[in-house]
Parts: sequence; structure tokens; C-alpha cells
Amino acid sequence: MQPNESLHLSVDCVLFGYDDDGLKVLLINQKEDTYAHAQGRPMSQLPGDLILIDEGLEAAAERVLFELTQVNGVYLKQFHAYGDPDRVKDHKDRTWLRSVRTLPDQRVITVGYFGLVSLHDHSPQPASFAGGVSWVDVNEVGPLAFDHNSILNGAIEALQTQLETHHISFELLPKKFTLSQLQDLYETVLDKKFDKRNFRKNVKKMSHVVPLDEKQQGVMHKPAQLFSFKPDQIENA
Amino acid sequence: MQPNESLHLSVDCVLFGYDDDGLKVLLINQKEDTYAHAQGRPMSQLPGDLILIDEGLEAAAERVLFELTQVNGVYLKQFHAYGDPDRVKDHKDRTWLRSVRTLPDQRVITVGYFGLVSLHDHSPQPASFAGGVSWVDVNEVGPLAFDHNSILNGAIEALQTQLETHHISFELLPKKFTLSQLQDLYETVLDKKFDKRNFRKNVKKMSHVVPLDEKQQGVMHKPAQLFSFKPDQIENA
DNA sequence: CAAGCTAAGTGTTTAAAATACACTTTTATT
DNA sequence: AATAAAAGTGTATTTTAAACACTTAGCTTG
Repeated sequence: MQPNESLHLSVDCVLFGYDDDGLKVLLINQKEDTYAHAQGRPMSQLPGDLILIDEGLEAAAERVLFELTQVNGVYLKQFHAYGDPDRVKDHKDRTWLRSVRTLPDQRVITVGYFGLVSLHDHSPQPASFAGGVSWVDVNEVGPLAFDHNSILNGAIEALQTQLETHHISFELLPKKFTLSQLQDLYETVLDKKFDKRNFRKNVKKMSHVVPLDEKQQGVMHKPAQLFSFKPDQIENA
Repeated sequence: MQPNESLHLSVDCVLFGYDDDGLKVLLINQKEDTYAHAQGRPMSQLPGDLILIDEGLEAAAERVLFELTQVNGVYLKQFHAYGDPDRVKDHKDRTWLRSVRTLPDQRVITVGYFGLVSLHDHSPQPASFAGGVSWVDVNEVGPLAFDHNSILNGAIEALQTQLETHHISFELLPKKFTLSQLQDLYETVLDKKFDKRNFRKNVKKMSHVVPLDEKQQGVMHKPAQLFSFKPDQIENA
């Protein structure tokens, strides 16, 4: 048996977007891309692409996300490589592959990255996204192409671990945020509830979360104190 | 720029071996393999190989380790993929590459796995290892080929995390062991000291560590109680 | 066979961290 | 002026982590 004479490598990106409405993932609707050729039922998939011959893995992930969102400097973290020889051989995925790949039977190993963006500050405008792309609530993701459901699950677990061990919440929040927003973020991502007073006690220990001289405005209840993250050294938890 | 028309994928294995003498890594001495051709100074490297065209990633790692150790069923865990386009382009590595690869200039992405074996029970006999292979104490590893020093560091960190979050210590200990051996293992891998009494208090909470009706023999001090791991469901910490 | 060496084995006290829990405050709306 | 809605705040209890020192069992040696 020959070594990998013909074998492709890709990156797949699980881009998490967060706002007060919940945690979303950026999915690509195959129908939009392959409308003319696709015979099978349209499916969604994670954004990804074959890596270029001289391109680093993270660089490839950045390129994929920039092409879709026009946003640079997204927090990105590699979490797992998926290399089952049959991962792109499933019948349901053949139609799409034939429509977009010159070598649809080629084995593809993929490296998974997850990315984080805040959807608050109007940063990545829906408009700036290519067509056929949409944010889907993580709890409402249906069956995806290939092994993308397991990749997504791997990404969610990696995100949860990362949130508990590293200070990454600022990647998902607006620059100015309330403690309730911070708590909601933790509750949404970790899928568990926290006691308000205990949560705030813990936040007080985080030296990189600092109160501003500013309050929430235009809400029909007691306005909340606004906080921000100290940019200098947001290190490990 | 073309997508990855010609790009190789390998696995590299960081096989950790443990005995009362410390934590070791299995390294391959390039000199033995490429003696005839190598011009540069001989270096050690991690065991690894290009993956075969129909082979899964973990299967490739198993194959690499089996060829070296004749041992099957080794605990294996993927920890990171390394894809810097220049990772095999360093001058120091050219000679060796020219001597063993048909396409020495080919870019190679590698997926890192770490494996665990106990060196107590005479399991992988030194004799059963191919020549040019040796166990090196993790604290005495010199400069390795390619980016193998960073891969090794990545593996050590992954092993530490895994030891703290999953019950894997039985992979590194003899079937029957003392609590001091268990503590030494934790101290060696995590590189910190534990209080003997507190450590033993914690072990008592681990339901999968069970005392045997047997004591250490032939030691010139009070013989220790022997323990073993309950095979049924050794789950998360 | 007594003395001495070596590592095994064993509890308690103190400090720190996590948990449980309910009412008052501030603003906008009616 | 009354109401609605979420913000904000403190204490007591339980649990977990940390610090700490002497006695015991078996082997070795003189």
C-alpha cells in the first residue's frame, strides 16, 4: 500500500457568534452554493476549505472566515483533527461533492478550529456575510453534511473547557457589558445556572473585569453598571 | 495558487513510558536509520510515519507504535495538529529527509498522538524494540529533529491535563501497585509535590482504586499494601 | 537477637472556597 | 403616584483543601 499519494487536507471552522439572544454557529447552506447541480436534499455544513499548498493551518482557517465575514482578527483555536477515511464517503454527501470538487472521491482529513465573535457591536453585520450563510442557534442545528455534527459537538466541548480555563468571554461580549450579560454568557455556554450573588463575588476576583463610570440607558428598570475588560494581559483563569 | 496538490500527512507519536525511575519518552536515533547517507549531525526524533491512503489517523499511530514496540492496545490520545508550512524545511533536517524520503521537499502536516505504557511489568521489553530506539527521561531530552521538541511539549501538557481530568494512571502503573507508587506518578507527571496524608485521603474517594489482600515483599522496610484498579468503568475524574 | 534503618501508615485542626438564600433599589411606564 | 422589571447587595453553612508529626512493620547488620 502506497503512502498518501493523493489525500487532501482541509480546515473546518466552527464560528460561534454570541448576543443576548443566545449562542449561534455560522452555517453554510449547500443549496445556495450548488443549486444547479445538487440532486440530493440540501444540507447545511460548516465553513471550511482545502488548505493551500503554502498556507499554515490557522492561516487557512483565518482565510475561510475572512472570506465569509470580512472580519479579521477573530479568536481562533484548533481543537481536533478528523481523519476517518470514510468521513466524506457517505452517500448523502456525494451529490454535493461531485458539484464542487474536481476529485470528489478524494479522501479529506480536516482540522477543526473554533472561532469567537460578538454579534453585539454590529461587528459582523449580517449584510457583510456572503449569501447562503446564516447564524443558527446551537440548540437548533439539524443534520449537517459529512461528520460536521460531531465536529460541532467537539467544538462546543472545547469552547466550554476554554471558557472555564481561560479568559475568553470578552471575545463574545460587547466592549461595554453588564454583569447580567456576563452571567448569561456563562450560563448559555456552559448550559447551567449560577447564583447571581455568588457569580458576582467571583467576578470581583477577576482583576481584568473593571467597572466603568457609565450606566445602561433606556431600559425600563434599574440601569445596570457597565463593565469592560482590561486589555492588558487577560491571561489564564 | 492551487489547493494542496501535493502535501503529505503524518502522525507523530509521543510514547510515554513510566516506571519507578521516572517518565520516559520513546525516541528514535536517526543515526541508526540513516547511517550511510546522513551528513549532518545525528539527531533524535519522535516515531512517526506518513499515513497510508486508507488508514485512519489513530490507526496510523497504532501501526507506528506496534512496529516499534510489538505492543498493541496502547492508550492513545490525539492532542494537536502541526501544520506550519516550514516545519520540515529547516536546514538541520534536510540531510535526513533526503536519505529517507522520495520527495524530501514535500510539505508535511502531522497529527500528534501521545501514548502511555507501563514499563514495570516487563511489558514492552527493551529487547522487543527495534534498534536505534531508546527511552529517554523527559527531563533529559535534547534537541530533536523538526519541530519535535514543541510536539513533545504539547504532549506533556496534554498528558498533565489528562491525568488531572481523567483516570489514566493505571495505564502507567503495574497491575498491582502501592499508594506511594501512585503518588510518585502524580508528582512526576505533574511536577509538583503532594502531602502524603492528603493524597491518600483523595485516593480513598476514588472508587476504582481498590486494596488487595496482598502486601509488598522483599523490601527492607514496612511492606506496603498493594492496590489495583477496578477494571469496570474507569470513567472521568 | 537486639538495635537501627527505611518507608508505610494514620487524624485533627485550620483556612479557603463553594453553596444556599431574600429583600431593597432604581429607572421607565402607565 | 403606583407599578413593573431587572439591578444590586451580605451572611451563615457546608464542603473542600491545606498544613502538620509521630508510630509501625519488616529487613538488615553487628
